Amino acid sequence: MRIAMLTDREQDTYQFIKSYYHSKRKAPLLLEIAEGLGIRSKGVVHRYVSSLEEQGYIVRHAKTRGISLVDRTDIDELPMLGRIAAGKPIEAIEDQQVVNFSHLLGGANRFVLQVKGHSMIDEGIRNGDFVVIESQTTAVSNQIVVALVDNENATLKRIQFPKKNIICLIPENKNMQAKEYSSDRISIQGVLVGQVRMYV
Amino acid sequence: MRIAMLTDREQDTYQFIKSYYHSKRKAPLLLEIAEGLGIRSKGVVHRYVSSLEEQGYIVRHAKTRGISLVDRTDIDELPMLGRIAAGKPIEAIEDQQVVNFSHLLGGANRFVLQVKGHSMIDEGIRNGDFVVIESQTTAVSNQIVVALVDNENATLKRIQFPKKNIICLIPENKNMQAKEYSSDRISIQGVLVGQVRMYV
DNA sequence: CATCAAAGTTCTCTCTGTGTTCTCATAATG
DNA sequence: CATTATGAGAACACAGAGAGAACTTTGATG
Repeated sequence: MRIAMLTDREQDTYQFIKSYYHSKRKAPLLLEIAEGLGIRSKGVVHRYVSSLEEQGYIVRHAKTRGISLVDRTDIDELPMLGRIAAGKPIEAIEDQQVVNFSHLLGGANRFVLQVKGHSMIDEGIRNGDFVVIESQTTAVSNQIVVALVDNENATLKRIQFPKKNIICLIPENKNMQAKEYSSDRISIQGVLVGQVRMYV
Repeated sequence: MRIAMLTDREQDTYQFIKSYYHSKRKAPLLLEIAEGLGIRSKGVVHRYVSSLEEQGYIVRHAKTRGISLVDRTDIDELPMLGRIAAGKPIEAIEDQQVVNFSHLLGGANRFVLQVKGHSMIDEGIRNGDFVVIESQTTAVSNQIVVALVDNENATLKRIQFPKKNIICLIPENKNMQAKEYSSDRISIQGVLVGQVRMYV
C-alpha cells in the first residue's frame, strides 16, 4: 500500500488540471492532459487521474470532462489580467496570474451583510452591496465596523475614539453627520474586510 | 453538492442563447441556434435545449421563442448571513439566508481586472478595486464594459449607442467627460458582472 | 374561425470521440 | 531480482454529437 503522496507525474497531472480549469473554466479531456504533459497514451493519463481520485484530490462524475477539483481554494479564483496589453484582444494575453477570493469569503469568523442605505456611499459602498465582516468585538481607529447602538440599531460606519469612553461613528456621506456616543452604548460586531457587488 | 455538468455543445448552446438575448432582447428560435452553432438538425438543438432545462439553466413555455434564462444565483452554497436583527448580537441570529458569490467566479469566460484610476468613482468603483468581467464582444446600452479604443487603450466605461455607428463611452465621474467614437474604433472586450474590494 | 406555414417535439439511425481496461516495455532503485 | 514509476498502445463500451423524417402545436392570415 502506498502512503498518500503524489508521484512526480501525478503532481504534473494535478497542476495541469488546475491551470486548465482556471483558464478554460472546465475540466480537460484525458487527451488534452496527455498532450499537455507530452504523453502519447491516454491510458497512462487515466492511471494518474484515477490515482488522484483515490487520494481525494479530484472527483469524477461524468464520462467526458468529468473531473472536478475538490479543494475550494482551487476553485474560487479567476485568471487575473493585470493590465491589457496594447492592441491585443484579452484572450491573447498570456499572463497567468490568479486572483483568489476564497480567503476573503472563506475566513473562519466571517459573514456577509447586505447594505441597506447610503451612509457609506463616499466610501464606494452602495445600497445593495454585500460587505464581508470579520467577527470581532474590538477595532482600531478609522476602521469601518458594524456597530450596534444601544443594542438596537446595527450600522456600518467608520469608527474613531476621540476621547476616553467616547466613540465616534462617521458615515461616509457628505450629507450625513458623524455622531458621538459614550462607549457603553456601542458594541462592535465586526470589522469590514471586503465588499462585493454583483451586476447580474 | 449538486454538480451541474454541461457537455461542450450544451455550453455552446447556453452561451449562444445568452448572447442572443443580450443583443436581440428576445429568445432565439431553435433554427437560429442551429445556424449559430453550425448544426443542420433542429432536433439536435432541441435535445440540447431540453437538457439545459432539465439542469435548470433555462425554462420553456411551449411557444415559439419560449426560452427564458434562469437566474442561477442560488445553485451553489456559501455560508452567509442575511441581515442584522435589531437588538441582537450577530452570533445569535438564526435567520441564515445564503448569499452566493460563486456564480460570480464560476461563470465561464470570466476574468478579473484591477482598476486603475478614478473614472468610475461615481459608480462606486474605486482605484484598486477588482472587477469581474464576462468576456464577450457585444453589449447593450448602459452596460459597463471593458472597451479597447483604437486597439490601444483599454478602459472601463459605461457604453451607449446614440446613433448608428457611433459609440459613446461614459466615465462615471462628474469631473470627466463622455466621449463619442465611430464604432470601428471601439472593440468591446467584456461586460462588468461584479466588483470586489478587499480591505485587508 | 378555418387554414396552413412555421416552429417545436419526438423518433430512429449513424458515426466519432472519450473513457476504461488491458498487456507489454523500459528505466531506476534498493 | 522484485518493486515502482513511467510510458505505449490495443481493444472495447458507450456517451456525445449530428442528420433527418415524421408528427404536433402555434400563431398569422384571409
